[in-house]
Amino acid sequence: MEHKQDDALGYLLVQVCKAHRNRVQARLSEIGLYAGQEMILMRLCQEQGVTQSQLVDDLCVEPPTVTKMLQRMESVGLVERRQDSEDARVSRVYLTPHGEAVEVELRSIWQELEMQTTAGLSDMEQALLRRLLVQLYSNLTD
Amino acid sequence: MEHKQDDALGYLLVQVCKAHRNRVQARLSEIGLYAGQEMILMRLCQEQGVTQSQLVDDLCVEPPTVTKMLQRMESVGLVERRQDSEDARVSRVYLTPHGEAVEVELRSIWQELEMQTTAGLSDMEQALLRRLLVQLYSNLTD
DNA sequence: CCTGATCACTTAGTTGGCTAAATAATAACG
DNA sequence: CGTTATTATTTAGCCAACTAAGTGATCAGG
Repeated sequence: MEHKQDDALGYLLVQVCKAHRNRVQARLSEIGLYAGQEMILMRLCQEQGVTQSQLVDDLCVEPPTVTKMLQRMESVGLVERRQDSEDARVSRVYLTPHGEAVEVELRSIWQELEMQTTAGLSDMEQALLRRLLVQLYSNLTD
Repeated sequence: MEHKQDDALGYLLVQVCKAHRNRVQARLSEIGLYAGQEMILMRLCQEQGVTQSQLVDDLCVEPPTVTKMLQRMESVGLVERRQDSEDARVSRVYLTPHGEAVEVELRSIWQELEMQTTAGLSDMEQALLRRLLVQLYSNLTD
């Protein structure tokens, strides 16, 4: 990647993200997932029966995005949606046995990606990078 | 944003990028652009008559992505494509007067976004962040 | 009660991004 | 010179993400 003095940080951020997403996509295709779906699986692994609204908040995406992703993931048997018994508006999401199996594979892939991403960075540098990224996130969401 | 001890850097990176993209998208819509198109306009401002292959390399995306983006941008009169006179395979891309006008507005918006993104970071921290992101990019593309 | 506001989600339609495969033109090689 | 390989771009089809608008269920006020 070329770097001019006036290269914006925003520009660099976009490029790093594209590269990261491409790597993630390549590895996820091995287990039949698409980029983005891993977030839902990991979230469901933490806690079953999450509502779609909670997924919207956690993934920082809009409701239609979650709706369509879940429809596709349900059609391939990764997750299951059941209506809440108390409030007919909310639908809760659960991992199927197949979804759980895929999540196990996902876990090791994600760990490998993490190691690849942070290669050559000391623990201190990683902590520093994390702190700076948190600052950026705060700047961009407040 | 919540932070558990074991939060992966990759996860944080994805969240920061989503937030950044959302901010960019919101501002670009003011001037009738979609997220991603700003990269093409800025590149064309540097140099007119760039080939699509060069855009593919510079933007780190695949050829079909550039093709479709240019088709849309051409249909709204932002850019113009002309066949190269020596090699009939290559098409060169130029800014239209309208595209140039939009680029001027884009420039100030982009600058504002940059300031917003890096708010609260010292020059040293910005340089450090840049260095760390370059390292990540290198890790993810080699 | 019942009517309007709010909330959870879905549908329709757009774009950016991808892969796989097709087209067309140039380059390379026997 | 003709045949093959390579290169530049496009087409078709998929998914993630968005906005705008719609449907249903719940909640709140009169």
